[in-house]
Amino acid sequence: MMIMDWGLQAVVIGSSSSCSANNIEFSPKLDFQESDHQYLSFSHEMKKEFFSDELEELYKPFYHVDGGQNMLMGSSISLIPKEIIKEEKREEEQQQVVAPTSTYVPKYKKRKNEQKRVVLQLKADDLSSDKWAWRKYGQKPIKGSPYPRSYYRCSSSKGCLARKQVEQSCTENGTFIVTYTAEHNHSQPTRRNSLAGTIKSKFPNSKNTINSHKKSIVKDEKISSPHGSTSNNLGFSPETLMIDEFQEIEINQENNHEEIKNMFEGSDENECVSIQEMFDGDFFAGLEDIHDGFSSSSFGCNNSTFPFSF
DNA sequence: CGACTTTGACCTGCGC
DNA sequence: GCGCAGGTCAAAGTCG
Repeated sequence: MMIMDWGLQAVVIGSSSSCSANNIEFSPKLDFQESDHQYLSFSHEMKKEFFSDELEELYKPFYHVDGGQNMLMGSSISLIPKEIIKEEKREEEQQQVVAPTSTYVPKYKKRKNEQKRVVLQLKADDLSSDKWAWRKYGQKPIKGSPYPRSYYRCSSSKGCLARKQVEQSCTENGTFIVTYTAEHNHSQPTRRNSLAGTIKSKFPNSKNTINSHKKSIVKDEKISSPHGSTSNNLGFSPETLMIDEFQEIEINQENNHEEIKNMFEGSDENECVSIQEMFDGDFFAGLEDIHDGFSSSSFGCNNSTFPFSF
């Protein structure tokens, strides 16, 4: 069994750009849909302790009483800033509005914070590419963050709407926040991105460090691994996790099932975070080689070399 | 030559 | 209505 060693998760729907500044962390499923059979739910105890009623209301649409089939999917847990809560509530309200019958298609789509997205926080050592082919299409400095945010779109299929944003966490050195938006409308590519365009002579002073860095990363991206299992190979047993809005709990992969269970003792089986199926998608298919890919890469991530490509 | 990154300009949503 | 900030476009340049 492969053991993943990356940080935490949280499904974020309609998160704002302030995510990084507020330590929001991740949630690893691209194809999370309301039609999924298992949803988020929260225990009474944890609700009392960590969650406001407001948040509970917000997540109700995603709750599902499933008899206690729960899954812990990470090595640390995320938080949900209050701004996000507001955004989600707004989205919920908007979703209740009847869609216009007009056929007008705006050039720019709905603002991203109104879309479902998956936020993933990875340590530098854990950061690696997935198997999807991403093409960078923009980079913007983000207010409140010393690090820019890079924008990637799926380059495997022309019509694919999948997007990915990468930025370095300003609160935790060596931690990167990856946000996935929309879903892939195709199967995983068998080939990775090419190396073309990864090196530019525009930065004479940093060329060697940055570009060699990029090269090594992209090179590692090309390391292929078989399309393996797509779910739950993270080394954790099913579990229920709750977290304070502003509290982060680090759970190392060394934590065994019992330890984790003890942390959240008292949870109602019928109201647990049930995310096992949430992570059953293709998203994780590309993560199996994180360790292999990084153990062999020269990914000495630091602030001076960010942004980077992968 | 195709695929990619970079980067300034542009568009849109949102708060005041 | 205005200005800010985030997200996207597209031209230019790079690389295999």
